[in-house]
Amino acid sequence: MSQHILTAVAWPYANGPRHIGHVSGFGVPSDVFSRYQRMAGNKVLMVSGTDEHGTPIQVQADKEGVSAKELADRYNRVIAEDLTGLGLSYDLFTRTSTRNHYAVAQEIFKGLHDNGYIFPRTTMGAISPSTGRTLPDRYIEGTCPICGYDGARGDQCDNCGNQLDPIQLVNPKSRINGETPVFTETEHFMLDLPAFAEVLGSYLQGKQGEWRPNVLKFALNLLGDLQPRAISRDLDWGVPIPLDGWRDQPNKRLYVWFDAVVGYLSASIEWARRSGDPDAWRQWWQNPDARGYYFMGKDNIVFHAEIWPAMLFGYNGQGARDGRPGSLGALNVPSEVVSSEFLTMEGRKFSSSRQVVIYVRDFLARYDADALRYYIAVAGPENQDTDFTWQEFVNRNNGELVAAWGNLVNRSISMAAKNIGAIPEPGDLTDADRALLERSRNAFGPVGAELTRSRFKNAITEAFDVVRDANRYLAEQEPWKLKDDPERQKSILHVALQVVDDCKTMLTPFLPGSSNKVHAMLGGEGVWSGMPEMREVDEDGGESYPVITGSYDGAARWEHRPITPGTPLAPPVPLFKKLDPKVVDEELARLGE
RNA sequence: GGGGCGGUAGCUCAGCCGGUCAGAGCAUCGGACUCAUAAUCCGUGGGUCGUGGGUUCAAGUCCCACCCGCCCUACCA
Repeated sequence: MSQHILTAVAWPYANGPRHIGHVSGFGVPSDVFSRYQRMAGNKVLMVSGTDEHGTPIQVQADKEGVSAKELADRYNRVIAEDLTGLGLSYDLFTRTSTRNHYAVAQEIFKGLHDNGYIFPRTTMGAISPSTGRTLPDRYIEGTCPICGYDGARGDQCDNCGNQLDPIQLVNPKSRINGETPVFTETEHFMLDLPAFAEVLGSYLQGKQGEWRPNVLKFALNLLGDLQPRAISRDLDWGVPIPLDGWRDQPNKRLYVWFDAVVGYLSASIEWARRSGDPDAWRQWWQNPDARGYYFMGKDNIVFHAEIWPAMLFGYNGQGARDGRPGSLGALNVPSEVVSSEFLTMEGRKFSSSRQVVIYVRDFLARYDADALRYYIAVAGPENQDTDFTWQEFVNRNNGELVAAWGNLVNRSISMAAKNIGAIPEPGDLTDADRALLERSRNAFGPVGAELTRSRFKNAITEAFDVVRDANRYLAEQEPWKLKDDPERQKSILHVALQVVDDCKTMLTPFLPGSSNKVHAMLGGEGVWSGMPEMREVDEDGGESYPVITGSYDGAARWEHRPITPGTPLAPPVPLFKKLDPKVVDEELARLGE
C-alpha cells in the first residue's frame, strides 16, 4: 500500500559551512530513509532548507562587514552545493528568506494568535546601545555574582555552573564589541506552551514503543515544566510580526526558531507550487494516513518533539483554549521524531574556531560521497555519541567498502566479463547455489524492516553480511578453477552476479552513487536511483536563488530482481578508491593543535 | 543547580521487556587461495561489560550512590 511520507530534515544554519558532524545528524540518515521509502513504493516528500535568520547570523555578518542577507546568500549556496554533493535527495531544499516562507510563518503566527495561544508580555531585555538589537544572554559576559569568576556568560557561569541572568552579572559587557548592554523594558510575544500540556501529554504517550526511547523520555520530561516561551526578538533581520502596530516596526521580528520550524510546511507549499499543483502539499500535511518523519541532531529535540507539535496543535485549535484551524486547514503533527546523537572529531568536540573540524566541502574534494555516507551509516551517532577518526575512516573504507563490497562486485563481473562476456545462463543449481540465492533474497525483508525503524546500522550491517556470504561462496566454489567445466562455472558466476545485484539494491539507500554504477556495469539501463541537482529559481521574477531538487522516480525498487542472462558485460572499473594510509597523517596535520 | 543520554575486547561499536549476552567488524597471530583495487576465505588470542553497594534462584541487562564524557537548561525571579 502506497503511503504519503513527509521526510522533514532539520534546517542547517547558514552562518557558515556545515561539517560532517552536522550531516551525520540530519543529512545522511534522512536520505537513507527517504530513498528506502521511495524504493518501497511510498510517495516521499523530502524538504528542508537553510535557516537564515537570527542573531548569530547578524553577528557573523557584522564581523565580516556584510549584511545579514549577503551572508545568508553566500552560505545558502555553499550548503546547498555540499548537500547536493552528498547526494541527499531533497524534493526541495530551499531557504527561510523567501517571500513564501515569510507568508507561511506569519500565517502560523496569526492562526496561533487568533486562537489565543500567543500573548504579549513586557520583559527586561539586554539591548546593544550601538545597534538597538537584543543582545542574547550568551553574548553577554561579566563577573559571576556567585563565585566571582570574571568570564561568566549571561546565561551561565562556566566556572561554578550556576545558571544566571545577565542582569545579575557584575560589570556586564557585550562579547561582540565590548560595550556595556542597556537593560530596558521591551515587549515580546509569548507562545503559551502550558496550554498544550494536556494535548502534548496524550500525543507523546501515544508514541510509547514507537519513538526512540531517548527522544520520548526527553520530551515527556519537558512536559512537567512547560512555561510560556518568547517568540519575538529585538532585531531587524527576520520575519516581521503580522499584527497591526507591529508589522512595520523595524526592530521586532519573530524569534528565529519560530520561523525555522515552520519551514517544513512552507517548503512543502513551495514545492507544490513549483510542481504545478499548488495544493499537492496537502497530501502530506492533511491526509490522516500520511506520516511525517523528522530528522535532526539531539540538540533539536525540544523544538521537534515539543514546540513544533504545540504550534501545530494551536494552529489546529486543539490546545486548552480550543479554537479553530487557520486558513490552511488542520495540519498533521509529526508521526516520528528521529534524533541522532553527536559525532565527535578525533575525541574532541567539533570546533570551527579551533580547527577541529572537517567541512563537507573539504571532505568531498578529497573523498567520495559514498565513502562518507558509508562511514556515517555504519559508524555514525545513531544511538549514542560516536567518534570520527581518520584512522577509522580509512579502515572502514579500505577494509569494508573496498575490500568486501567493491571487491565482490569487481571479482564477479570481472570473471564473467573475461570468461563469458555476458551475464551467464545458469545450469543445474546445487544446494550451495540455492542457499546463497535464498539467503540474499530473504534479506530484503529484515533489512527493510530495520530501515523502516530508522535502525540504519543494523540495516547496513545485515546487508554487508550478505556481501560476506557471497565472498565466502566464491572462495568455496572456486569458479576460476573450472576452466574445464564451463557449465558449472557459468552457474556459479550467474549466482554471484545475481547476489551482487541484490546487494546493490539493498545498498542503494546508503550508497546511491556506487549502486548506480553497479546497475550500469550489470547492463542496466536508465536511471536506477535519482540524484539531486541544484537549480536556480525565483519568486515571480524576483531575485534568483539556488534550490536542490530532483527526480527520484528511478527504476530502483526494494525487491529481488532477476538478472537477464545474455546481457553483455564489459570489464569493470573499481567502484571505490582505496585510500593510502598516509592520508591519516595528512588529515591529522590539517586539524588544529 | 536541574533534566537527559552514554561509559562493553587494542580500536570503533551491537546487545528491546533480567536467564546460550559476553558479541560484530577492524587490528594481532597462524594457515588456505589467486578470479579480484596484495583484495578474499579459514582458524586464533583478548574483556571481572565505569566504581561501590542492593534486589533476585539468576544482572552489562533492574534499584541506589559515586566518578567520567556529552546534550539541553525557555521564562521568571
